Amino acid sequence: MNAQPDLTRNQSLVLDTLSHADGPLSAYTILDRLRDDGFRAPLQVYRALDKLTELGLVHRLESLNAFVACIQPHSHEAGTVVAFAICETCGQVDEFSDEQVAERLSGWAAGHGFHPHKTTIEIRGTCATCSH
Amino acid sequence: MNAQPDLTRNQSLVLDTLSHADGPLSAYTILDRLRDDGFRAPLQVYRALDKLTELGLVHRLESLNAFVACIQPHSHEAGTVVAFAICETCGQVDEFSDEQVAERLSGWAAGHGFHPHKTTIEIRGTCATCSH
DNA sequence: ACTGGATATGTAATGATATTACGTATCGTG
DNA sequence: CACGATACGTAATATCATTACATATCCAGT
Repeated sequence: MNAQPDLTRNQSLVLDTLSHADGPLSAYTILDRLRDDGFRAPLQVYRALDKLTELGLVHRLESLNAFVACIQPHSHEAGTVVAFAICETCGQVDEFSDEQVAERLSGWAAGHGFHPHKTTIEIRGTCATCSH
Repeated sequence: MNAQPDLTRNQSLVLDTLSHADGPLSAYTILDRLRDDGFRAPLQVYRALDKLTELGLVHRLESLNAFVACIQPHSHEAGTVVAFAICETCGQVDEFSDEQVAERLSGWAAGHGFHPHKTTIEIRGTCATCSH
């Protein structure tokens, strides 16, 4: 289902775990879920996550110290800014991107001689469902 | 200099430490700098930071697990969105806010029934000085 | 095929960040 | 001055991430 031709076994296992989860997972949670597949140490998870992040298949949520599978592998073109709405009640995460936000931020950067490498946008709050 | 009338001793010490630092500090770095003032445990720092953050005097940088003094105590009105440009070379942090970015994000939220609680925007990159 | 470099892996130990639990002190207000 | 709210002190523990070192695998160039 999530078979990515050029991923290693470890990377595939981690990506599958994230893809089948219904919310963000911490590295150690991923580790626990992969014990039966031979995972024994955090580094195995972190290394896979590093690669998957680099490939744009996984995002790290900085405010949660957790990881999610990218909804759609829109390769991490420089300048692509993704935002996340994180529900603090149910843990659901909604990924979206907004062209105008990206432009305003890169406009600020250009105006200040700042060269962006990676941009994080995370909105913590309560989702529609949890607000009933 | 940073005398805030209604702050406790611990809170003042932590705020002063952050104000006089030339970049973000981790909680444990703050702890080390306050050993001589009687600080002995992380919790003393974290409690002060919690309060200062609540008062809008300090910001937490999620992508760094570190804290900075707010450039200008613009009390944390709901809806106030602050962004940070973080230089990965020298560690300098630039705080700014952009009305249009705030509007676009709250527009997305409104359109999805999402109720924002706190918004994080952090741009990691290289500052003008470090790009020489 | 053989070699050498780049990449991926296995494992243990350690470092860095943050919270829980529990008890005490201080402050303001009725 | 009794009470609740808030702040503080300390220890233990939980959670997240990296360093160090040894081994294995893949693949291009000869």
